[in-house]
Amino acid sequence: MKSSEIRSRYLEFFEKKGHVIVPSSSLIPHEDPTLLFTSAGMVQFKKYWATDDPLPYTRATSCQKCLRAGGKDSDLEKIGTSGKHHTFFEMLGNFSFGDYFKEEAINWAWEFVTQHLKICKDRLWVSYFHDDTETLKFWKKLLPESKIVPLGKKDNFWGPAGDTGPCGPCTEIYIDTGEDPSCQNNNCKPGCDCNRFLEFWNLVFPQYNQQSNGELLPLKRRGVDTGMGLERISRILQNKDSNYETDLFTPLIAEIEKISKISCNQENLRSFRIISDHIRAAVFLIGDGVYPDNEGRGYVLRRIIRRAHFEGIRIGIKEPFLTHLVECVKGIFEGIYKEIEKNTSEIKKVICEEEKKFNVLLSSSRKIFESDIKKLESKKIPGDIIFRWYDTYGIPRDLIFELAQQHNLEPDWEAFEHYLKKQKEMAKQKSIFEQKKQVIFEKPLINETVFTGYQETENKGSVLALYRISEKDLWEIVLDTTPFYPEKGGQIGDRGIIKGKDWIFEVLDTQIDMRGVIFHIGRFASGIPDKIKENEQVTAIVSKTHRMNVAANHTATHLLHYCLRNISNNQARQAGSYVGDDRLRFDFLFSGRLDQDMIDRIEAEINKIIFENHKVDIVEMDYQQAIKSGAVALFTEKYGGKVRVVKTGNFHSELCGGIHVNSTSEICVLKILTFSSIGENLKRIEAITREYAYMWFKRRNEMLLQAAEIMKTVPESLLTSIQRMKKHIQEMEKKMKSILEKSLINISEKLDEKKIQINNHTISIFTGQLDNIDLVQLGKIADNICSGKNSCVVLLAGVLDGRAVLVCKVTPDISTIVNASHIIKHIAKLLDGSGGGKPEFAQGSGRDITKIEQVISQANRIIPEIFNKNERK
RNA sequence: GGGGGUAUAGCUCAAUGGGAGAGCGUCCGCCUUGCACGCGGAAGGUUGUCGGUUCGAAUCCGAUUACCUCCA
Repeated sequence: MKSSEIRSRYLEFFEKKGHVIVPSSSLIPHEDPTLLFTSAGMVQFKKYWATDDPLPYTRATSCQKCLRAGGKDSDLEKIGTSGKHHTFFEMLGNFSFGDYFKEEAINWAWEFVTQHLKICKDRLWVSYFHDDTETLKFWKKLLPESKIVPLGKKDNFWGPAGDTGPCGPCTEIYIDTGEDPSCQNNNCKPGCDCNRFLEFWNLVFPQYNQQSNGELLPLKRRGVDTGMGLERISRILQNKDSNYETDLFTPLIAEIEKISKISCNQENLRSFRIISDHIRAAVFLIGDGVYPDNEGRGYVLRRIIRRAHFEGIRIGIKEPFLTHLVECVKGIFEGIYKEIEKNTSEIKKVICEEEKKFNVLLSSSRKIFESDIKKLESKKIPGDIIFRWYDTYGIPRDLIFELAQQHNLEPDWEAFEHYLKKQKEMAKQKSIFEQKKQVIFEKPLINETVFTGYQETENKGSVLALYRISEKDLWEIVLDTTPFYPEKGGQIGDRGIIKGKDWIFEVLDTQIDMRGVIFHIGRFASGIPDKIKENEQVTAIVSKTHRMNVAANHTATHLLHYCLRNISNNQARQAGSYVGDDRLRFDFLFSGRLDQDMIDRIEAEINKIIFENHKVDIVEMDYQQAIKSGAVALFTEKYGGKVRVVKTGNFHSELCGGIHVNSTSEICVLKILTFSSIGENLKRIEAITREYAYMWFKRRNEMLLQAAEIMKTVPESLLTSIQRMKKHIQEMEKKMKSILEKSLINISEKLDEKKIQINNHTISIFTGQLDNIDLVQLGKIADNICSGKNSCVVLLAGVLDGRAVLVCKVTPDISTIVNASHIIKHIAKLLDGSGGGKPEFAQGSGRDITKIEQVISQANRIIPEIFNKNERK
């Protein structure tokens, strides 16, 4: 049976049992910041078990895109060696929220597997949580007790996801794939470590709500959460030995064989598996709006692409090739996931760029490796060096392994692992230590703060918690309701004040945490923190000017995005943005070149829209409706609830949770300050608006006026004046040069020349005092005196800005005998100062200018003395 | 969020605490029928930003911003 048929049969089966077919949610769990990726089918339904709110349905079924890579449930390392793990996979599931429970779930699962998929009952086994006699009872009606295996908490009890929350027993269905020859266990059954029994369907029964003290209370809406990996069930029905031999992978394997021109065999199996697994993950991640980055989700994507690319190199592919597999992935999922079909060209581009970037890293890695191994004293590469390569430069382990082999060197992996472990521990410890917040008081069970800031900038609320960040001398206040917008979506947090009975708190920043609690960070402007009381009624007032500036920059960011897309023929794509009160920054993907002309056009267009004074309206609607109406969305999906759509005039709308102006004219004016390239195909624009733009123009104008005044002209003719002056300076410099040359002859004539004897060498010594000449010039004069001469020492001193300055030059032929640095050190000491330099050239300075004359006139006596002193040592 | 690293001319990078450089590119000139090459010359720098140590900082220290990378 084809995988696509399994997928649709499953959904149809549960639809007939009264379930609503819910489309897969995005791989990015937008509503759950505790999760890096959607790692199971239940992620989008999680909230339904915990809430009292009415639900849109109580039975659901889905085929969910999942990713397990990075974070706590990462399968990344297992890929390749195991034939049953994947980073990206599809999970078929049926769910009950306070509706049916164990009996129906078990019976339906059995019905589907045995009657619809027609898997022979004799090959099936199940396991259950040993305390869960209820489950045992239902299974006993379906298959002999000898094939129902009790297992412990580790295998058959699920959750909670964190320390608290929904959890419950589960039961799993296995298939007997035939005896594993390596298995030594006479009593082999599910739970055995060997490969005989393959678990393919997990039925979880969330029925408890775990409290922080470990107590299990009954869950409000107990229910059912099942998950069956599409890849595994396909493998079973297609009668294959691994998931990679199913129709979900074979087209990919074939395509890789075509590109690499080698066939997949036992030896290179791992590489083929990694590539075919990772390309699927990469395609779906980018399809859901993730871009390669050096942190978070983007970092996981980067690692996936790079690992796959490296395996490609391993099997002899030299050019970026992953990008050519995108079409193949698209073909496998034809008609099922629209986001890949819609974004195919973008996905190809991103993958190709990342491959190229990685190639650059690989070649620089080779250079670092080559230069570092030159310093090695033995065949063994110490662990700290390997760790530095890996940690600092990002040289992949596999590459180190191969390069070492090529150079017949032996890396000390054991020591390397030690360093890696140390880093992991450090990261963990520090992030726990991070909570340096001191709790002054805190009401138990703080929930999501009510945010009123879309409607008003001032409201009353009560104080729920107070924290102190002693390190920075800052405080944090939590209210039950607040108009302060917390930093998110690139927009910085609001500023303002909170007024209590006897105190005023200045809010410098506003942040939000995973729970949705909003923190007002700042310091007390008046009154002492002791006066603040739990539940005290306060007034929270957002700074209107700050808010206005931020709002202007945020709306301006949307306009910039809109204009960029217009001018680039829809090619530019937002990659990141920062919206502050003083400036805005916009990063976007664009492969062409940015030139001044284009920037001018964008700037002009935005200002035109500002001056035309279009209304900015904010409407709430559901996601599908918003997309249909043509709104720009940066993330592909958000299940349920309403989204906020910001409409500018009748030409642009965009999903956004941020704060905006009421009409474009409130932006006043926008000035683009910089545009630059910050990576391959990644560009950045920085701009300012409102008073900051005004101040900028004002300062520019002042500078222009000042410059004109200095040039004794008016701004209009400044350019010609400068050009004339530049020409004039060039001519002057030429003249200066010839005059300087002549005067140098005069200077050297004015200098004292004396002959001294050191170590049987006759040395000419030139001394002189030249005031008000800086060190650079003194050096040049000394150069000129020495040029063409041998056995020559020049010592120049002078007064500059009330200090004595010294320069000493020694010709190379005698610099081993007479060291300029030593001379300066000695002389500078006499002038109550210090100095030094190289044997041929040194400089210094001193405080005592009265002794300059004496030191200079006696140099012919002092210098041989220094030398003799050194000689005696 | 934490660790390591990097930031110098338009680009790629040098410079034991002591006078800011090379290669490529740009501009001008020469050579050549023309192009590529070649030869000669020139322009181009607040050494990311701010502070500290020092007689003296691109270099050392601290802070900050950006990027690279590893861990979470």
